[in-house]
Amino acid sequence: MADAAERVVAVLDERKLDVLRAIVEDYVATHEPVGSKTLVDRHNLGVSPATVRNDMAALEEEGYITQPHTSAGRIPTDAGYRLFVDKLSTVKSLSPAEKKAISSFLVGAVDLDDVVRRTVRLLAQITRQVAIVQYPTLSRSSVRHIEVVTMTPRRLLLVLITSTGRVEQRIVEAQEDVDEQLIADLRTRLNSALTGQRLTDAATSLANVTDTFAPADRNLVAAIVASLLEAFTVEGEQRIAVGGAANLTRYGDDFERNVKPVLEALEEHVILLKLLGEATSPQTLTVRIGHENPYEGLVTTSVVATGYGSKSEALATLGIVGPTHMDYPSTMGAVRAVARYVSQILADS
Amino acid sequence: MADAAERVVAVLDERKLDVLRAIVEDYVATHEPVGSKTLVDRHNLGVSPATVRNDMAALEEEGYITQPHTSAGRIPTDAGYRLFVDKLSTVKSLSPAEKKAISSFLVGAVDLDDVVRRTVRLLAQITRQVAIVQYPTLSRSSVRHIEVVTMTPRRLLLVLITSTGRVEQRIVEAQEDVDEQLIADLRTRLNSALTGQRLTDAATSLANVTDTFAPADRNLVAAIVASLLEAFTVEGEQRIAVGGAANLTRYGDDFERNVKPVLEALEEHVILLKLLGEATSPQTLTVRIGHENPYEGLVTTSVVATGYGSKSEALATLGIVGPTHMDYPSTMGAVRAVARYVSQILADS
DNA sequence: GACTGGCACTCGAAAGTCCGGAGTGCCAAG
DNA sequence: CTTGGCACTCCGGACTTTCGAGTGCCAGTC
Repeated sequence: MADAAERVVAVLDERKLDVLRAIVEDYVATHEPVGSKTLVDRHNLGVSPATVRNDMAALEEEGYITQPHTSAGRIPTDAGYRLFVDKLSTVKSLSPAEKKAISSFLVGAVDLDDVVRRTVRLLAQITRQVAIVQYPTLSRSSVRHIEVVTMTPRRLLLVLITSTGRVEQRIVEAQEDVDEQLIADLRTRLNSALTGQRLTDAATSLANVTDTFAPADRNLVAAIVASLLEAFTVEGEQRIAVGGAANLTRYGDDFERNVKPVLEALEEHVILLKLLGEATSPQTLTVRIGHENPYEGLVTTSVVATGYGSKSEALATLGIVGPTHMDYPSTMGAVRAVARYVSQILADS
Repeated sequence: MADAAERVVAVLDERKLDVLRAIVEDYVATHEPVGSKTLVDRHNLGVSPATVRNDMAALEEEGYITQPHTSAGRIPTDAGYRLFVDKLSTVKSLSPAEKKAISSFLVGAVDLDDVVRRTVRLLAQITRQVAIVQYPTLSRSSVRHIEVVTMTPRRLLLVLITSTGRVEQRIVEAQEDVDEQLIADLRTRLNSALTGQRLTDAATSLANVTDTFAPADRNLVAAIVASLLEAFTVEGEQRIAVGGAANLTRYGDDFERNVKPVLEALEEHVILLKLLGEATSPQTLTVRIGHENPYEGLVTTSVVATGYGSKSEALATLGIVGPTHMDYPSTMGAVRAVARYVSQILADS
């Protein structure tokens, strides 16, 4: 990585990088191929168009920009954006107005779900992109409370409340009518055995609980335990909230290529989880540009993501999806700011 | 209503209605204006194009069809679709394959949320439209259990479990550290006072509970009660699940007019609730065509909705949103079938 | 050697033109 | 009332033309 960067600097001098930066900024602003003339007009590069043309030729040679067709301006390639994000830009901090919007947006959230929903909305609004927020993962949280409720004589509802305020529910069907006394007993034992444990550890503790019951009741208890186990495992359910899909309409007109795949991906939460990737610390932003995405449909799309949660370890990931020709500095700033703010909110819990 | 229908029959004879039906069916299939010649070719109307032309002129006069421009075929107006839906079509029942898909789709749902999510997916899949499912409303369900959990010494989590299996959560901040004993006490009293009551009635019962506590504790109890009350009220949160947005890509190419407003509406759950309208019985389908929608952006869009829940009273509403030129008989059949099936699933609870 | 002005060339986008055909309305005859 | 005939309309597609932004290259200058 540092190696490649060195090579870049070796091959492309400072001014060529300036030119690339200018091209990216211009193209992001106008969405139109940018030519040498307009470039020197808009940015004061202090050289003539001819010189810029030479630089452009070099940049194209290196694969950072390309021409849609002969006799048209240049547009950045994915590699060009990559270089821009890595070396040529600094994350832009938010305007006071945006900061204010963030801090006022989340007040009055009634529960964790509400926090997540509001966050999605907020993120979509200030980035003007499609926002994705993963619900805090279970694995790192601990058991706060377990409730067992009889819905009908044969149907039980398990409710698991975690330290992060997340609530998981499971329905369990019994083979025969269940005894209320047994349920009360089970509720007590489960809570005393598991409360305060991390979900990962709780799984092992669960096994012991079963053994303390009379053989006659084992069947039912086993079913309940199995269901709880499922609720404990992270795989079971990685929930995700999505918002701002209407921003897709600003993608441009190549509907079939740009919009459809994104909409399809948004329905597939498994894909979204892959897109967001591993939760990083809120300090580190992950940017995936075009073909770097682990999903073929999104070659015209970039993802900006980061983790949120406590300082030391990330609880989950949030981010945005947008066209590769997005305004990276601003978007990255917004994503980072929102992640930090949500982390703070959750830390207060 | 019956009056208007009478008038229609009076003014337009049987064959003209046949022509209208043919036009609608053709236009839905091809999405292209349909002319007299193609009409007699495709449907065997037994008359000449010239005759059909006369009928078309009459239909246009009455406002059921229109010409995009002179020397083009006709397309149905909203009124035309209305007449078609009301008088000229019968709801189509599903193919065996689709029926099978429905019944297999919902097996293995782990909780109410899961049922709703799966339903949305299913509905979107078989109608190939955007599906909307409202979570069962609280008002008609009753209190199954109330749990009070201390998250931190000053932060409480209330969990309300209803008879429909829905779980509501609320976070309450206390002014000072709360006493565990008080919480336990409160938990017991709340449950004994409210369990089994309908949410609407429970609200009144709540008031009495407060009075049974020592004045010193009233502050906290009042805060909790207020939060519960909020959870009881229907207004508080009408949740909605949406799916199949990718189907919007089949809307045609007039992006700005057809797709954007729909995407925007999908983000606004308040609007969606209005679109779905009052929950009807699963027997009754509500169809809103174009301008009949209570939302200006959706003039090119129709909504097909119905209630689901027990036979006697609907719990909530589900439906689809699609272009006005949709296949109404099939769509209506699908919506009805899914609503019935979900009702059945929930009735087993 | 790097930069610049000049110049011929390319090629897409927009505008203009043309034409065929689907569709219409109207009318007179069956 | 229905129908065949007929003149008319007008959209859509194909084709052509024009315009201009942009390029690459080269020779000259600092």
